[in-house]
Amino acid sequence: MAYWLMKAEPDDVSIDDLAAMPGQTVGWYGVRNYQARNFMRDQMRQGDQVLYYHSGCAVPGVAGIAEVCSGPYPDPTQFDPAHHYYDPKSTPAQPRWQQVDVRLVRKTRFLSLADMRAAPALDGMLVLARGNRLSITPVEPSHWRAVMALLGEPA
DNA sequence: GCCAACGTTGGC
DNA sequence: GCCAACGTTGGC
Repeated sequence: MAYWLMKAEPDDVSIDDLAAMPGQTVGWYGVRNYQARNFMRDQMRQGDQVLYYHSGCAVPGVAGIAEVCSGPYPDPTQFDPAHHYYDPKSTPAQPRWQQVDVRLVRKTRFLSLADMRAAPALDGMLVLARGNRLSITPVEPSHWRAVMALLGEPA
């Protein structure tokens, strides 16, 4: 069982939006970066634990805990010409972009990016690295435990 | 809205 | 295969 951090824009799917969805589950559509896609396609397993991170907003940070609840399958938005995430180079026969389903485990207290940067236990965490733009990053078990401690969640 | 950082594209 | 130009991300 592995740990991940996944960035969502709260204007799109916030932690509260996720909580309101059927089954509290969302398909992780819209990834258009090969490295992030490869994590979902090749490395994620059902049951992997996820830090649900709000980005592209006034106060970015971890908003909850989720888990991977499907294997990889084609992102449907890549085939829809009307969709923002349409990719004309992708076909249903040879889909380029994959997604997994992610289910809410629980909403937590909010741990801001600033608080994460201020926590020595999180030194070296990939999401904090300079210039990091990856929307999905693996999380070291020690960093996961440190985040749980900062959130006041049982490890 | 700005801009640093990074990924992708495409000419050569 | 190099690398300049361009587009995107994402914090501030």
